[in-house]
Amino acid sequence: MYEQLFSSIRDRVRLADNEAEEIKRFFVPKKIRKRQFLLNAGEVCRYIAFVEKGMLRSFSVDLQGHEQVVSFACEGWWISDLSSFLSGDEAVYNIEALEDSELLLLTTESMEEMLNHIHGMERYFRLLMQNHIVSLQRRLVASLNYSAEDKYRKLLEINPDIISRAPLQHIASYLGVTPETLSRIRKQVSRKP
Amino acid sequence: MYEQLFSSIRDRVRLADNEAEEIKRFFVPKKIRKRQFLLNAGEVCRYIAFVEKGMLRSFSVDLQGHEQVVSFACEGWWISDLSSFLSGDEAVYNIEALEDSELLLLTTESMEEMLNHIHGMERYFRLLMQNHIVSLQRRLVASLNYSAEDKYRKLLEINPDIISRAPLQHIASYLGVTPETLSRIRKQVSRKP
DNA sequence: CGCGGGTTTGATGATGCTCAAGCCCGGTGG
DNA sequence: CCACCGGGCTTGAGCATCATCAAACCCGCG
Repeated sequence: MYEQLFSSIRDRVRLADNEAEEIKRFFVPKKIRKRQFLLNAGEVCRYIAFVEKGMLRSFSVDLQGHEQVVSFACEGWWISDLSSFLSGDEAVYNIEALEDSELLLLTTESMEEMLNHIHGMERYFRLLMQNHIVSLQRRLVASLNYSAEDKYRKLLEINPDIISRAPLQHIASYLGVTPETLSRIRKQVSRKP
Repeated sequence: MYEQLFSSIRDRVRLADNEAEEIKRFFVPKKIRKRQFLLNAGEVCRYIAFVEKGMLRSFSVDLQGHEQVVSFACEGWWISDLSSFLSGDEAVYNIEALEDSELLLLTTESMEEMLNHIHGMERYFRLLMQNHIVSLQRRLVASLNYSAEDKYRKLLEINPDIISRAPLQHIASYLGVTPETLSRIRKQVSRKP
């Protein structure tokens, strides 16, 4: 149940032998079924969730009722409304399971306690934040300068998991195109990879 | 020389009376003239810069030689290649002064020392990071879902400084449109605000 | 005064959206 | 087990937005 988590941590920092065991107690395991919501916009996001198994998406809904997919999370990824989690404000994003999933939840309080107890985790989360900023910036540059097809190819290259597992309409929203356009791009790409 | 900095800090955390003085010593003031570069892609970014006066931009250059403006920074803003600063890797962004500017530079070492000495600054930088992520995410959603004109109007509303002070071509790049398109949008908007 | 970079304007074309219809497939109820 | 939904994906036609290319314009500066 904790394999993915420890492999994510050990990719970034060294853990003492006993620390792995200690870390477990700060997390609350949770199973969630396809289509269930982990977070509704308007609530306060009380935890960040690590995905051990399955897949989720976060998305906002604009004034016209259109969904905008902001991120996906498969095994080994974190997902949350970070702003709401850190500040205690109301969440602007919804989080929904796209598959039956197994999560490890970390509340603000657990996190703080863990950071005090296990020094290496400070570094782990700082690296996560940093990577998050870098990838947001890359996505931003891509979204501003690349064609729809290029963005699709890039996603296919960097994150084939998402493309093979998420429904087309959600991928389209994530890329900022309509489902029709993505359908045509996909045909195009399958002909000439 | 430190007015903007202290007002930025005091907006977010309380400082003890003597702390303001202490903080100063961690920064290195630097003046930089219009068109000078604070950072070249390929170097390591050794500091984050706080803008007391003036204006800068950060931008990347793609394989075809096209510039992509990633951010602007006016008075009261920080600018850096965060990834390079935090990890020590080579910078992918250039930073250039668009006006004669007065900066306060903070190196990695100074920053670490300051965080140890002055507890409130931990919080200050965490809030900065958090705001940075939130604003990147907002910009991303906007860039994926809004028309060029809507993005321009939004920028005009949120950050009129940039629009009045930066050259059109750089604003265009920042918004992900061509200078021609932005010129037409600007005419359009000036007619019907 | 003339040069040159940046901006504006115009004409044309590509990319991607909208609307509409058809298709495919998994789930449900008879 | 089959018929029938119904949601999601595909396909098509027409249209809006924005890019490209080219030329003119403007203005600060040598």
